[in-house]
Amino acid sequence: MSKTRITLKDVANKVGVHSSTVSRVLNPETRKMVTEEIAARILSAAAEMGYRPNAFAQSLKTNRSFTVGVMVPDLTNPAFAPIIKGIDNMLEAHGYSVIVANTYNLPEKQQSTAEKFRERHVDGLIIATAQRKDKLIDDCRREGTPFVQAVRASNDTDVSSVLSDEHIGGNMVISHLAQLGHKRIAYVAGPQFFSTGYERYQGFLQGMKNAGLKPDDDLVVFCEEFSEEEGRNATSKLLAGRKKFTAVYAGNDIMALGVYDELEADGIKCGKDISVVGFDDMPFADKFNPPLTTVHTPLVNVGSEAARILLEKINDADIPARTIKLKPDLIVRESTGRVR
Amino acid sequence: MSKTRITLKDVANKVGVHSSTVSRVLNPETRKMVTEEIAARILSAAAEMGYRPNAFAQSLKTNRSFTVGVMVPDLTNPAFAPIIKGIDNMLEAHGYSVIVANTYNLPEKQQSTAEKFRERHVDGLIIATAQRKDKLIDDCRREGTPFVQAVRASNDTDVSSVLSDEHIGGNMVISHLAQLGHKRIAYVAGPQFFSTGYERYQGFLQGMKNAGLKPDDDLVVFCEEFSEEEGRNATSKLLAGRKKFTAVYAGNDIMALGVYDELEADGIKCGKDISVVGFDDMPFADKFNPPLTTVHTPLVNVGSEAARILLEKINDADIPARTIKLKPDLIVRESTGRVR
DNA sequence: AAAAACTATGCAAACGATTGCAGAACATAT
DNA sequence: ATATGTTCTGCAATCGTTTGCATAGTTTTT
Repeated sequence: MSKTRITLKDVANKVGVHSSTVSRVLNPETRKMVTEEIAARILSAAAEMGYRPNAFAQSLKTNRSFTVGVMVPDLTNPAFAPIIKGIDNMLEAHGYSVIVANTYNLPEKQQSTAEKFRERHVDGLIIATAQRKDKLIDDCRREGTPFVQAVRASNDTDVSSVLSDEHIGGNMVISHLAQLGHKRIAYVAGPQFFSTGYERYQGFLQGMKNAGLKPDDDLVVFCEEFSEEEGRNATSKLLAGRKKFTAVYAGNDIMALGVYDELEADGIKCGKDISVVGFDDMPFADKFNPPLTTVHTPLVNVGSEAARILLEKINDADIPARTIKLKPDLIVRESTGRVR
Repeated sequence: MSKTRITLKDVANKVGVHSSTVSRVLNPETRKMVTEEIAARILSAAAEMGYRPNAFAQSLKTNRSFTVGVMVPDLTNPAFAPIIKGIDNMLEAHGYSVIVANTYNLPEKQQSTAEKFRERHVDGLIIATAQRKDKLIDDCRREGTPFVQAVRASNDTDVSSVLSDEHIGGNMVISHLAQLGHKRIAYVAGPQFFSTGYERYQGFLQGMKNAGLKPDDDLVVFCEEFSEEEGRNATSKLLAGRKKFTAVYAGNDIMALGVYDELEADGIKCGKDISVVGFDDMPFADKFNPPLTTVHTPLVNVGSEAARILLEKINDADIPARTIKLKPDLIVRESTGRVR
């Protein structure tokens, strides 16, 4: 059925002009080069015949694919879906398609998908998987590939990224807890090789300072990954220690869920006996038991801003790197309460 | 820095052969055509120079893009992330890239992304947005585009799809509820223009029959979309009616969440006073308050099976359509209990 | 009215691969 | 030794665009 696709030449023949003329008409940039009347005839013929440009031929010639690659650790992690949505919305509006790949936090997977993206000649990359020191970032810089980091950033200075302001977040959390009378606040830290893990921890430290509280090293435990399980382990360590605490602040919502579990298993009521706060405000955080007090990161905006910056970079390679920190909000729900 | 890309000709020159020879060596299918020794030299030269095929040139010539388009209603809906993950894993292993697009359940958006996919010459489509009567499906069939439907299916018979067996699911739910002594079971139905909405409703009806119960039309309310809000509205209608019920079965987990809200707002304890069950077992359904009894659909498998079938179809256009129904499981949690 | 300056269109060469065909080189059969 | 058959490799066309250049046609200038 779907006979051969219509090409430039086909519509050229029909109208009785050369294919290059058709090409010029169809490209807004060069439309004005050709007579109004011919242009009109070409346009209507193209529409009538249902002409669709062949993206390969175009890309081959122009060396632009109007495609960007997005790397996330795991599509299934609810925090990343909104980011991709933001990216997709923005890019789509500009005629780009996005190719998503999961790296599962595996460096070799990251490497191989970078390779795949290169083969497909993506015009740029959005990277949500960067570690604080990351080979991929080095490579991209060396090769001059346009890219921007989202949510997580490497330590490099002159690269673009859009992040949540983790320090502000930390401050808000601690001041909220302090206001409720909490002094002995435990911190369940995410992996320190991710900027999110590191910066949030720094934010916690600074928040404590600002609140006039002294962080207690015995009440800080570092996790190897942002997972429920690590959240549980950390909590059981905390519980096993002899230091008392009235609140625990987790590196992200998923870990907070692990905290819930372990506390619950110990017969401790979250939000009553011990306050718990997370970070991210992932979808459905308001449905947990109890609804989780957390720092809302505007994830969709992180995605769309990252996309916007990438577009700028793609269209003008000389544009200077830029890093945007989006203001987070504290969302108070029932997992935090006055200290008893 | 990233000087000009290495082409076939470059490595041909280096080795002192013609580019076509290099092409043959690099393609496993034609490798045997050329002398071992030359092949070896070409291979090592290619590796050394870091040759990467230009996907556009390849696609232009072969008319295969090794790309597939995936349509979902909303990436942000937690039920779809696992599906995409399954698709991606399977396809990636076969050298394909996936382009994802959200249609937000808007027919015109669906249409335009189909257009976009056509332009990009995707080799096939996975459609998770189909309505029971769907123009897109008609179009694809007419054009002979390889595609498979995932989760939702149109009414058409000879098209491939991979679904959850909604009837079995319904049976399990009702028999579980019946066993707990529930007789007056309300049903909050999803949109009937989606197969999921329709089939699940049929499954409910059949489940009731099998359990020897009589469904009460006054206890069935149809929703316009699978949303929390619709779940709330439906519940308030149910509550307003004079018919009593001891359990409510919702068309999916998200709607069940709406049921929770409204019941709660009425001072009714879910799982105690009234049992509620959902469908899908979306991520974190076990974290809700109370943890939700629901039908677990193997979403990742839905994705990977859909991808597998699509690959078959792409590689052999004559392969007959196939529809797979995956067995769901009932996951009993705390939102259901013995009738009081 | 001829020269100069534009305009609008066509021509043809790319882009980087794949692939049918042809011919060279060599092996085998007669 | 000739005819025949096999391998192997190169040639060149092709996929569908884009785009610099040439040219025919038109307008402006003098």
